[in-house]
Amino acid sequence: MAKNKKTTIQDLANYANVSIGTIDRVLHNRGKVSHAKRKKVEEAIDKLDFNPNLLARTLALGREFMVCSLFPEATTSESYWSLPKIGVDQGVEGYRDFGMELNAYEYSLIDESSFVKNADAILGKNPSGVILAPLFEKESLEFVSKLEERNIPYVFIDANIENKKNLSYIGPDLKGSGFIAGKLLNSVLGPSDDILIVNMVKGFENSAHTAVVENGFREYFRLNEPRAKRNINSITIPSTTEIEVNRQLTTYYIKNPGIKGVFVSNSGAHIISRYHALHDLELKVVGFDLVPGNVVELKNGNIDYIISQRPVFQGLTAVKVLFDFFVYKKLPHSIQYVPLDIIIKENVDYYINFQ
Amino acid sequence: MAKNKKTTIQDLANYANVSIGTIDRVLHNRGKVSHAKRKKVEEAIDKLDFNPNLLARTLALGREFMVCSLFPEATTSESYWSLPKIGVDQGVEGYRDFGMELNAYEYSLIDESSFVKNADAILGKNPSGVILAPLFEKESLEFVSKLEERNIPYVFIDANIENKKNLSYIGPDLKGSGFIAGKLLNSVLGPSDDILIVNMVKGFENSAHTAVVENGFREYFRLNEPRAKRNINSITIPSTTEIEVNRQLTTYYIKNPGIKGVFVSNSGAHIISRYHALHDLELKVVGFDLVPGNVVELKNGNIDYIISQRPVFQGLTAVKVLFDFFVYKKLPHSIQYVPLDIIIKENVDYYINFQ
DNA sequence: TTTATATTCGTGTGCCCACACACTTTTTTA
DNA sequence: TAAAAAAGTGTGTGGGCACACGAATATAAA
Repeated sequence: MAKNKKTTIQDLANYANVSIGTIDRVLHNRGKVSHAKRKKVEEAIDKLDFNPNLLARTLALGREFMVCSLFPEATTSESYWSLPKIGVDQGVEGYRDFGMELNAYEYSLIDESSFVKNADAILGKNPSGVILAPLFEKESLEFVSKLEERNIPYVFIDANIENKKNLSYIGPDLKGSGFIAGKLLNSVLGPSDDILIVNMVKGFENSAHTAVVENGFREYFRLNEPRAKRNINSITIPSTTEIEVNRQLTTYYIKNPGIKGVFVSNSGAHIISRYHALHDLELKVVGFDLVPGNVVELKNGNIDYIISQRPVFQGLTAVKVLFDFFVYKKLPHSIQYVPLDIIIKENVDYYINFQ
Repeated sequence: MAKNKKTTIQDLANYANVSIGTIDRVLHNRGKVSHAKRKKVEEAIDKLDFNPNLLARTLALGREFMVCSLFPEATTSESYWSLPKIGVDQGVEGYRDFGMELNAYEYSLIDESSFVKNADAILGKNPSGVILAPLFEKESLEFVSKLEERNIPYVFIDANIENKKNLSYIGPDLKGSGFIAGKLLNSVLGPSDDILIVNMVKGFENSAHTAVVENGFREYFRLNEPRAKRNINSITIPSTTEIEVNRQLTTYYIKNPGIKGVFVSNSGAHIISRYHALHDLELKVVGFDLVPGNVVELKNGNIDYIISQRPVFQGLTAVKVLFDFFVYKKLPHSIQYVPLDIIIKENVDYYINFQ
């Protein structure tokens, strides 16, 4: 199929003995066309395997798609949120000549009002579509209901809110990611080694997410080691600063010397593992995300496994989903779980050098 | 950057007070242009941040890129080689309106002459570019030297031949893949469990490749377990039929009861693991590639780890490399190692459902 | 000065599609 | 049966770029 040099509407017109105007009417259900000619044109479309040239169409229509992104701010290039951004930038760049344009907005994780302010700014821009990381659930719900009112399509990225009319969710299966973390940590521990789950929370983001991850983690052990006598504890540290984290860890480890493995439910594993190295503790560590700090610690051997959720790819995919919707009216799967890559010291370089 | 609605050559012409013809001359170093006007145009290009519209250019040029692929034949949709093909098809489909066309050729792994025949057919087509899986080294060398004579760019996929003038190699780091396999198998074995490396060879393809993989595998143990007292043996089975493989395995296992882990250096791990299940052997298995058979066995728990080398992505990337070279004259990295994904029962579904 | 040769620059057309517009033919209404 | 309305169809232009061509000017040779 599609072997013969692609057919144009002119070819169709010749075949059906009509003008390209009539072809256009049939193709776009515009104006009236006599039954006989319509039949003939449809036959031509079928016989000649016509596929409109997207380039010419784009040029002719001169449409523009403005998409806005709303993500947590990437304080440094080291932080996780710079990665989805890279993906979005790359994606939009690839569709630039197709009329796609990006306006990126950021909100602070320690300030809900910054979310609202930026969401309002986006509404003011009246974009064609929105890519949103809905880490503040309540504010996000308000935002998307306004988007729905205005018929602006939106996709969730990295975090999901269920039962909304988003085009798609592109991101990890949170529960699955915890489950896999459980499997990996278990594989490097003895059967009675105690485990600590560390939930570091930067701001006021929805804590339900970490709870789901933790559930997945615990479920692994429930299903696979039901009679294990180990303890699995968890602490929540409302900070990501090294000083504060270290203080709480010290307190905890002194009281709980049986801990042999740590699962860090966000991208801050390197903070924990640096602490271990500093104090000569031989604990196993599993965490998330290939941020630079984690890469270093993985290579050092202070982190055993990192689970990565293809952040760059998430951004790319979100843009593609919007584009396909704009141009082809294609409805994506409503949930697109990204692969959860298992990264170890030995394969980390392949991941870094690629994207 | 690139914020203001994109500039066109007409904008340049207005700014520089010349006709678009002159703009064209400057842009493409055609014809002569007075020094003053050239300067002015260059200034315009810079000031207005001009980037030619790829769509319009493609339409105007009406160029066509015919690329040919030459891969081992995918006997069934189950076999590994159907995957890179899918990637190539997807990639070409995406560039269809840009004038890209594909002619896919296949050769038999048990018949070098089929390679030569298809290679000749490709040369007869005089393609713009070639994507080649050079599993027959000698024949491939002859083929690419002819391509070089004719100035036809080519990329290697999945397997590499070094020091050739290929645009790029897109595929796994073979040694690294063996190394990682070593790490994974070691992680599920006791320190004195013996290991068997199974090299199944379908036809006459270059056996140097499996040797490199095996080297990587052994190197892991050399570096990380230098004083281990385990045996690491390897056998080569010149067949992939279940009957023959089973026969040789039986012979081997009866004589070597200490074997506790098996590393299969190609995509046939499921054949081995089915044998284990059949005979109630609790051996650990590590293999390559997410072919359907391996997926089933991974989920059954008969295979412990699969290392996947993103075959679909390899195909996609190869097409993209050629396209970027044709259109932007962009030279890719000469070696692009794909990420080596570690697949376990718990994350396999995310990989299958995505591509 | 005339003729030949370079140099410099603009116009027009095509690529493929969408769409506004104008035109012709048929049907309906008075 | 003429006039008005509706139905059916073709033409032309625009969108951004490449390129063939021709026009205009300048310079050199005869």
